[in-house]
Amino acid sequence: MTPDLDTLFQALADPTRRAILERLSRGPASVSDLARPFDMSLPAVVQHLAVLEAAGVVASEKVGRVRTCRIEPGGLSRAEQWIHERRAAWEQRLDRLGGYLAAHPDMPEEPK
Amino acid sequence: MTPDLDTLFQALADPTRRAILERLSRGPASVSDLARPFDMSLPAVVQHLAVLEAAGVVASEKVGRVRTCRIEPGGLSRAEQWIHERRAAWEQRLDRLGGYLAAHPDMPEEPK
DNA sequence: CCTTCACTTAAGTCGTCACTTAAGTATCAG
DNA sequence: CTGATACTTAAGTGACGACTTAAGTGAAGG
Repeated sequence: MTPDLDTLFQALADPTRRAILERLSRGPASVSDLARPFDMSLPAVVQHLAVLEAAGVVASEKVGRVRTCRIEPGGLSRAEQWIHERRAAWEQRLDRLGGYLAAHPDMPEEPK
Repeated sequence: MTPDLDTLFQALADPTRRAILERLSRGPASVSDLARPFDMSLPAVVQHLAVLEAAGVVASEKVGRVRTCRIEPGGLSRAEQWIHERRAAWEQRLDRLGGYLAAHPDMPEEPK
């Protein structure tokens, strides 16, 4: 059940959620620990955590009455990979174009 | 006026917009060219393009009555960089933890 | 037991997002 | 000039997202 890119990018498109990820990348934390820095209610933070879990970037486990959250390693790799592929594709294309223009110095624009 | 990560990730969190980027990574195209493959009205596609422009990942220029859109190189780099930094941070942390556990084989959990 | 603590569930509000249709405004072709 | 083309502007709708408050559940501590 690897989540789709929609869910993944959507999860990253919020500053609170990115801040949570940054906090978690320095080690696991409880829900209240994660909520403390933010100026919002605890349920709100829990909802953000749910989004991050649905996106497959964090995992959590409840022991006693405290839920501990940690990074899900590799959860971001699909996003990273998509971006990398796109960038590779058009950089390669620009390189080809650059070479073409270098070889035919007085062409007006974009070859067919 | 580099756009923030919110805008950038938000722009990527939609399949139509990612499809437009994939199309554009194979070369520039007019608005109608971009709209053709999609089962939605032209104004809708134009709105998606506006989001992509605001996010700094595409640029467009109008000549006569046709607007030609192209990739804005480097527009994705901020997103790519953020993901990369986070991944680096927690992988490094996991490595340290792994080393620690290897050196002290019978520790219960997570060092303080 | 009886609180307190750490969440969890539920419900509701308000704004934003992804569309739509309808009616413009410039080109450009004949 | 006339009409078709290629958008552009405007306005509206329905769903979803980011919160809120209020009330519940279940483990721990005294």
